[in-house]
Amino acid sequence: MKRGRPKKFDDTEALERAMGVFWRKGYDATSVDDLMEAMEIPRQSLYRTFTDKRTLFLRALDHYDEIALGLVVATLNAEGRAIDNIQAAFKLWNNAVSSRDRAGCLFANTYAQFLLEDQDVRERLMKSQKRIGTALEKALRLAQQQGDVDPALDAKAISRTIGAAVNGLLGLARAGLPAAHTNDILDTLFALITNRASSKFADS
Amino acid sequence: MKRGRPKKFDDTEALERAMGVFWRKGYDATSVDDLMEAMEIPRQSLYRTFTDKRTLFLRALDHYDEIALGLVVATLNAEGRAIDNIQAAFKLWNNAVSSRDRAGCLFANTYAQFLLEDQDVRERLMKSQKRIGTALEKALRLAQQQGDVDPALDAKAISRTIGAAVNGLLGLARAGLPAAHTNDILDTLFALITNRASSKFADS
DNA sequence: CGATTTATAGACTGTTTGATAAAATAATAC
DNA sequence: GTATTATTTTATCAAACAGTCTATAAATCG
Repeated sequence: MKRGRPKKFDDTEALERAMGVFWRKGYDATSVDDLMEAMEIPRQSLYRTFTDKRTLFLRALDHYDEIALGLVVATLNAEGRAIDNIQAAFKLWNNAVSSRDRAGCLFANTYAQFLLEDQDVRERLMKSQKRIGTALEKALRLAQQQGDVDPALDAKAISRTIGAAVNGLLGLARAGLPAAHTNDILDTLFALITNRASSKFADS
Repeated sequence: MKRGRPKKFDDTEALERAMGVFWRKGYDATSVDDLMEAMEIPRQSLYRTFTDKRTLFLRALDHYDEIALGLVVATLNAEGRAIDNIQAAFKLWNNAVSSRDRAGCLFANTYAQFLLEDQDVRERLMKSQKRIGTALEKALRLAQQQGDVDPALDAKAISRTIGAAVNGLLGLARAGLPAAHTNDILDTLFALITNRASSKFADS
């Protein structure tokens, strides 16, 4: 028994579009007008549904964590040999840095903004970084047990290093680092943990 | 035979202060009022001397390249064993990520901003990244000749990877990554090229 | 139908923004 | 001292900003 005039937009769809704008432009450079245009909803609907710009941004971060990071984590936790899953995750990263729009990663982009003084934002960034790091470390340990990775390697340190490197890579790609460089970097990182032939991450 | 009233501030000093504000807050979040206050010069003097906010930012980038990156490059090119110079550069990076204010790196911070659409900004970012990468690669090759680094390593790929990782590390540190993590990462990166004992980058 | 509830549309508010103009001030040259 | 030149000070501008208010439209319920 619903009442009143039904809204003619989908909340999730609108949130996803808002996320895209923040992703491409960053928080400060995104105006509420930009958001309205991209979300294709009127001003009042935006404020009624998402409270204000900052809250909408926080929800965009959460959604990104769910979708984008969720995909990486799921890939790392997939069935099968752990080393294959890790390689699949590298492939995801390669897609992210070589995609046409080069938007990088919403989280990586947010690290450099003044918004960082915002505790709620900060927490989300650290949480997601930890989430990736933990998943990678777990896969790495499994790969060691499965005999695909040298058990002498420090899984925690290596996963942290890869996390940082991918983070930096996303920023550099955004600024226009050539594909040859990004490939070099991903290959080198992957070689850090295994000796499989390189150039495994070229676009499929 | 100078004429007219002399200005009572030093251009370089003022530029350095402006650089500091951009560094900490980012371009968008920095207002002209912020700049005036930090530079301790009146509005008109700012516009007369530095044209406008964007031009001032470009000059700040150039100055940062000269000072901060110049120090890293000079460290890498110093006399003595190349491996020691590389280690010294790592120490510089460790200082950058563990300093109290955690401002990171002006360039690294700029990668994520919308300002990136600005071709002049983009060029400077790429130029400086290349500058560091080239210096590191050169030092690495020298260290190989001097027998301190495995000659089988791909100097170019490794230096690119370290460049990306340091870039990401600077962003993460800015968001509050604990010192234990940053140390882990720098140690792992350094171990990538040598087997010297780790924990070489703790604050002195 | 009429009352009620919710959504939309657009005008509007009070700040803050980057930037400019004009007046006032201070220092040198002659 | 006066003219000249440059700097500071103060006032001001139009545009953009996030966010609010009011009126209207569309749906459900009794």
